[in-house]
Amino acid sequence: MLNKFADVENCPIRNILDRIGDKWSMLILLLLNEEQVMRFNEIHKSIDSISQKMLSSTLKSLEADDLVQRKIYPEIPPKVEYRLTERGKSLIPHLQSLVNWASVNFEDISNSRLQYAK
Amino acid sequence: MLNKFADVENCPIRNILDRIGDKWSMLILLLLNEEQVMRFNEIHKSIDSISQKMLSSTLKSLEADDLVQRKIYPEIPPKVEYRLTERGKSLIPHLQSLVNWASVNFEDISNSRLQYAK
DNA sequence: CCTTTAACTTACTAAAAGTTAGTAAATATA
DNA sequence: TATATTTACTAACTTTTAGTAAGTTAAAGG
Repeated sequence: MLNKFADVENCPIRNILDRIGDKWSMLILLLLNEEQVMRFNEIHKSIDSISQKMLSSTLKSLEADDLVQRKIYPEIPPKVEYRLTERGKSLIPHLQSLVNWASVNFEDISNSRLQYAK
Repeated sequence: MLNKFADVENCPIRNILDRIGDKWSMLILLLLNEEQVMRFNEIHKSIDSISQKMLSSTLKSLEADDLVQRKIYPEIPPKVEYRLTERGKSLIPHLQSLVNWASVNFEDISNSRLQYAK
């Protein structure tokens, strides 16, 4: 009955969650929401634990989903600006609702984990 | 500035998202929300693409976070019931808000991906 | 005493994700 | 002349995650 939810190809939830739920996408979306416009290296400095490769490939997949817009200036050295699209902005409140839940419950969940480990 | 968000240990969002965002947790939480109480094999039948191993380990981690409660009946053959805890229930609306966004935007995002691939 | 059943667990394999280091390209500056 | 700048891409490698298949447990029924 819920089998279709487990089918990555055709399930909206799985499909979107595979994107949002990866290691960096949500972080980048929230960061772009705060900063409005950022260049590659600015993002890299803000999230210094991300590698160039992962930042580059995450931005690319966010661009493919039209959640992030990429604006290239034909200069050398390269200049590329990233910002949220309207679709990207429409996702933000849902992410923030999750973030909020996470913040509120973080300590209790940490305690539960410690308790469980015993 | 947002570096702390990238630190898995201490960041509430990363910490929770690492759990929710895995391959099966969200699906199981939503399923349990619909069905209220389920046994191991019932969940397994509902999500037939999950392996026993993944179901078992996902349920265990949801239990560790006290999102799911596990009730063991000391019988042979074994009987174990799973249901959402209050904390688990409190997460559901946030997940559903994401699910809803995903459903609404699924087709457009699929189209964007196709467009981008060209 | 052998099979059945539910809920796992373990050992192994495969696939996905992430890391690190190196490369490119035009110009401005030391 | 050499070097830094900026945004990537690529290749080689390591780590993490997921999946498969077989084994475990323990009581009851035939």
